[in-house]
Parts: sequence; structure tokens; C-alpha cells
Amino acid sequence: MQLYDSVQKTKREFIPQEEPKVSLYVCGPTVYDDAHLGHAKSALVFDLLTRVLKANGFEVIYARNITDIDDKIINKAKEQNKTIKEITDFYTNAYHVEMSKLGVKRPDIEPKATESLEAMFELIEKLLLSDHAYKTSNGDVYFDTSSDCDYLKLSHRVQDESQKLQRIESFSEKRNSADFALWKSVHDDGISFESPFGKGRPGWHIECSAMIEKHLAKKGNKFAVDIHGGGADLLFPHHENEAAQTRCATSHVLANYWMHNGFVNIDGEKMSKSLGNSFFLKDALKIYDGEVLRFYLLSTHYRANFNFNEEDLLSSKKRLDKIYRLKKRLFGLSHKNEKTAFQEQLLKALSDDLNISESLALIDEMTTEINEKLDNDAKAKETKSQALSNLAYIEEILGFGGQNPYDYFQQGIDSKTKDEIDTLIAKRGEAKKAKDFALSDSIRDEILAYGVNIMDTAQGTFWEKI
RNA sequence: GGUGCCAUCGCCAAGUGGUAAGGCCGCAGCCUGCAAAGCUGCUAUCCCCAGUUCAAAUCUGGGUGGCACCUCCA
Repeated sequence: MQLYDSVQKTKREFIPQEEPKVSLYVCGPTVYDDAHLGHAKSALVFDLLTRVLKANGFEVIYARNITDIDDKIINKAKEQNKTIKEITDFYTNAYHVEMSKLGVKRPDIEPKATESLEAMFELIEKLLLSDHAYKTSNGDVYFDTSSDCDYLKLSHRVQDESQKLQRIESFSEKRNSADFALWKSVHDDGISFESPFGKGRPGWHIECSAMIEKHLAKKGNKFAVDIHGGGADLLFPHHENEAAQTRCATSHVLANYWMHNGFVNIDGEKMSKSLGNSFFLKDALKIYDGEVLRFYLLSTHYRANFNFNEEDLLSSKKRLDKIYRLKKRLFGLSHKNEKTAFQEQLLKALSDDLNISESLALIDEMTTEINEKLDNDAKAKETKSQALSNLAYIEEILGFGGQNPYDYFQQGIDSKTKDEIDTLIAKRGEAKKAKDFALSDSIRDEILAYGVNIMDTAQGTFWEKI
């Protein structure tokens, strides 16, 4: 399996430290607001990665954190006159519900910052003892970036000397402008936690290093985790700082492979609060089926930036439709799972740094080929069995096509309307039988008015929502 | 300003040295009472210029145009 390592900037053969075990850590959400499409993209990418790793025979331990200590959370709690926990529980739950609608499987471990404080203390103390960190007079603890000779090597940055000096002048007791807080002291009655360094709150970066140490890292291993992932924006400073902390506090390097997913833009513009164009997942889910969103968001390579727009979503949905039409064609048939050349090719494509475009092309070619065979020979037992195996494989490795095909095409239509449509279809069937095509066509127009298409097949007349 | 990424058919999007995958849209046809669905066929020489090479979308240099990070951010 090949994975692109964004630190070495090249595709590398993936070899875990303790084959077949793979440890994967992904930076998850800060639960102070609803998840937007970018959170969805990240969750989907690493969901796909774990599926492909497993299909390659790896045993994956996947951890994704929940950041539930943060200034934005505290501010929101104040604003809404709620406790921190009320806020974080609400958004954590919403995150889980929404991701599950996208078919994203829950990670094996979901550590929370509030439950990882001890591990953070341990790391900070080690850094203080080894002089990689220092305290300021007001009780803050900073990481001394100048003490780490590998600092900035991860993100390939160069220190800007002028900026450095400038910042030091205006800024307190930091030794270097790049130094970042490990622990921020709190002296008023604000939200704080007791620690060996006094009352305060952890810096943003320390939780990831601590959680990895607590849940995934093993003594004696060169790398704390095999793969570390997250959004492209996290490379600097977040991942750079995580890596520095771990390197200086422990005997291992944070990660062997770094994977960063590209950004989701909306109609060409970055989602941001200031632009007011954040597209929340919950709102997208009101309009589109979760699986349609899954398919669309995964349809472009994970490293490329993704431009979300309705037109593209609709054209990508038609591709998903093709999978479901084939499934519909084979509905109710049983099969024994068999390996096919298609499945091998699909796994091979996905194993090449998650080459989704080639994978989707393979699926399209497969469905076309099966449809053609079935057009020529409606019985074709072998073909049907292989097709069903292929569909099952697609569902397992990509998470596409898991729904009942009839439900898929009829979602969003209530049962009363369905009954009305069925009644009209029956009426039209009679008219057709009597060869009264004028009547049957006028009934079809009535059905069309419901926003559904009908299709006459050998098995009867079916309808789909347009 | 610093660092880095990208530029392939109307749209989305693979391919990264050997003569351009796939999808959407469009056109023609098969099937159909007519449709829909399905199937078949047709549609690009890869931003510009120069270079390396027997051979470049794919490598190098220079343009032009996008974008990202450098502050919280998936």
C-alpha cells in the first residue's frame, strides 16, 4: 500500500512498525459549534483510510480526539449561560449523529481533553525537567522552540528573524516568538483546572501529544503512531508543535506517516465565520441524503481542495444512482461471496494513496459491463452472483450502496404520497393493458407532477424520485 | 513579504517520461406503444514560452493565472 506522506512530500510504501497492527491518530473537532462540511470531509477521508487498511489485512487502532477544553467553548458557555459540559456534550452528540449519517464509523478510541489532563501534566513535567519548557512569572508554561533543533522541519518552514524580534518586544516573557503555551494560568474565577503548575488550562497542542502517548504509543517504538492525520491547515503550527513536544518529552518521533486532507470551499470561497458562509453539515443533511453527501465529498482525491457546489453534487449523485440501479436490478437475489478481478483492481486503486477517481471509474466500468450482460441475458446466473459480490465489496470498502435500493430512490416521500403514486401506477397499468395510451400518458403526467419518474420493466412499473 | 500547492474536453476529475481513464452535460442510434432506465457510437493533445530527451500533459528554466499556510480553524 502506498501513502503520500505530507512531511516527506512523496508517496511511500506503507509499512507499520508492528505489522499487521496499525495505529492511526486523527485530530478531531473542537466541540463548540456544529460540524461543517470540512469536518465531514476529514472524518470521511480517514474513515475511508481505515476501511482500505483493513481490506489490506491490517489491524487498525484508530483514535480521534474530541477537544472539549477551549476558549471558544468557554465563551459559548458564558454566552448561553450553560456549563461547559452542556455545551460539549451537545456538540459531541451532534457530531456523532451527523457523522453516522455519512456512514462514518466510530473510531476505536475517542479521547477527550478533560479526561486526558493527567497525561498532559506528565508530558509538561517532562518538558520542564529537560529544559524544553519554562515557566513565566505569572505561571504560564511555554515550550522553548529554540531548544528543539528539529523545530520547523516538519512543516518545512524557516524562522523569520525580523518577525521574531518584533514579537518578543511586544510580548511578555516568551523566549522566542514561536514558543507556544503548554499551560495557560488562570488567576480570576474563570474556568480552570488544578495542575502541578497551578490553576489554569492546557495549551491547544499538548492534548494530542498526551493522548497519543496515553492510548497509542508503545515503549521502545521509534514512532508514537504509524499515521497521524488531520486537515491541511493543521500542519502548522498544530502538528509542528505536537511533534516538537513528543520528540522532546519522549524517546520517540510522533508519527511515521503524516496525512493531510484538503479543504472544502463553498462555491469557490473558503468557509469562514467572517464570510458567513459556513455550510453546516446539519443543514446539508436537511437537503441531501447522507450517503449522497458521502459519495460527493469522497469523489475527489483527499489531498485536493474540494469546491462544494450543488451542480457537482447532483452530477455525482447520478453516479451513485447507477450503483443503486444495478442493486435494484438484482434485488432479492442471494449470492455467495466470491472474489472477482474487479475487487482486486478496486483494492489496488484505493491502496494507491486512496485513488478514488480510478476507483469510481472501475465501478462505472463494472456496472456498465454487468448491465450489458444482463441486457443480453436476463438470467445470467454467474454474472448476477459476481455483481452482488462486487456490490457487497463496494459497500464494505467504500461505504456506498448499503441502503435498500427502493428506499434510496424514494427517500423524502411520505407514505401517503407513496400510496397515491401506487394507486396512479395501478390505474395507468390498466389503461396500458387496454391500450388506451392517451389515458396512460395523462396518468403518467399526473405522476410526474409528484416529482417522480416512472419506469416500466419486465418486473413491473417502478418509480424514483427525480 | 516568507513558504508551499495547483493549472488536463462546456463542467467534475484520473494519469507524472512512451503517443490522453471515468462521470455529468450534448448529439446519433438500439430497446420501448411513447417514455424512463439500460446499452452502443461520437466529442480534448493537456495555461503560455524556451529547453532536456529517440520520446513530455508528465522532467528543467522563465512567464501568466488561481489557491493555501504564516493568527483560531478540518
